[in-house]
Amino acid sequence: MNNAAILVIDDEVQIRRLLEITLESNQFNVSSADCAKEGLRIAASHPPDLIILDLGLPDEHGHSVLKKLREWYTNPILILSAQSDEEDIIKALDNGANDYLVKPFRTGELLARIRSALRSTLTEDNNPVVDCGELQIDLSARTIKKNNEVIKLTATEYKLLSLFAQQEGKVLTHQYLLREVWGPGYINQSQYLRVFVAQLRKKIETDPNRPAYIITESGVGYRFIAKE
Amino acid sequence: MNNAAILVIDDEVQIRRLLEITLESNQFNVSSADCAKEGLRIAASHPPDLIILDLGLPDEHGHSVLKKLREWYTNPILILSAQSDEEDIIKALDNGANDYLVKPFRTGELLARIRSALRSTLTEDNNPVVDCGELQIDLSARTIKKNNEVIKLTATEYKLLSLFAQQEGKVLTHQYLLREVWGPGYINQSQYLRVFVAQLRKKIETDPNRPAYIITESGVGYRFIAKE
DNA sequence: ATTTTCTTTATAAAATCTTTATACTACAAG
DNA sequence: CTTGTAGTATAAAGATTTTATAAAGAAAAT
Repeated sequence: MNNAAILVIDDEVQIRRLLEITLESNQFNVSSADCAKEGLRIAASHPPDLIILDLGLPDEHGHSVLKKLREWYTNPILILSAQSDEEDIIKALDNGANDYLVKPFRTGELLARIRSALRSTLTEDNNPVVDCGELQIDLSARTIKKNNEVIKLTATEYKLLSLFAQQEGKVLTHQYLLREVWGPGYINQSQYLRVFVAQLRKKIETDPNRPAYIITESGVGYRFIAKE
Repeated sequence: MNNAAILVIDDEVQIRRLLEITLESNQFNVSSADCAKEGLRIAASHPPDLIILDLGLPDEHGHSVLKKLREWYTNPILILSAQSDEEDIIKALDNGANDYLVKPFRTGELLARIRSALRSTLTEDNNPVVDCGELQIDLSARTIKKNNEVIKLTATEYKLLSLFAQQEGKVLTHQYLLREVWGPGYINQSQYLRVFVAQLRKKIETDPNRPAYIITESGVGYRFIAKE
């Protein structure tokens, strides 16, 4: 969820420092600018997930910077300002700011407001997918696809295959596989393994007679190979 | 952009009056509630575009109301509170509030913050509708349609289906579903799940004997598939 | 008071796992 | 070259577990 990129545009070096330290210690990726020109440049070249903008910049008025940003920038913009006039606040919010904090601000509240603003944009969908060419194993969705078609596996078959996939290339011994899938009391039931490996091959191999994914290591175990 | 529906949940009659007058004179469509129970009821029966929630309600704590709302309500929630403690503010924002204003507030600022909050939802047509061909699940309106006909679901059936729809494609385990729908004390009552899945299938599947939406993953759970 | 919804029970059906039987492969010894 | 042996592959029958569904009783809502 984190590691979001935040751009701080503020001319006061103390505030920049404070924000850099606070944000970085909260796993944000911080860049900063001390004037409007530099801020707009950085925003354009590396669009951040959120911008913290001070209204009192030396080279250009904050409201103007905000308008320029909003011509193309759609992620949240949080205003930080010494001004607490209602007029300023209304103007900033109506110009496209998502939030407005008056200096001096409380860092805890700032962080919470940042999280709140980021929540809407950062929809987390990072699936740990093991990709072996035509075979795709999505561990979070618990699904196997071959050539984009979902293959139905039983609970045991899935356990076995996900073990193989997570240790691609390694030889996994009979003992190890039996212990992991069936439990410590089953390490002598090699026949289980043979039955289930055969079933898996029937489902995932293109030619089950000449297995390409699950390779037999006679006398030792099996090895899973991810083709490219 | 306007005529947006706003629900005010506040026990102080003066504040409610003030808000009603202010908001209505700004072309908002206002409804109001003086306690948590009433507020939750109105929100569920006529989901507004934005909710203004007072944290200091007589019958239930505001943080709890906020959490309950966020279980299904996705539009902006703006907190109004006499509390200005940083702790309260952080808690509310992290529980899903979009903004937090301390009483007494300035009406101009409030209106600007409302406009800002509504901007994101109203512009990008943010109706969270899960569309699966003939089946349409509108999470904000809490309605299910099949071939444009509304299907009546009980509260439990709806909870279950919305969980499925929100995580389309993923295998959801028995444990997870039981915990989310019935609560942590029910994770062994797999039979509940079977009964309700059968009921859901009877209502949404074209051929309940050959389910196309809710797929059984024997020994693990169920999976919802959105056909196109 | 009546209807709706939820919980519980019972039983049939389906899916999965375990076991058995038999055939296959590779390799070494006679 | 044949034969034996250890390890492996696979199909299929039987046992077990899991699931589907109806329906009755309890609880809640209207």
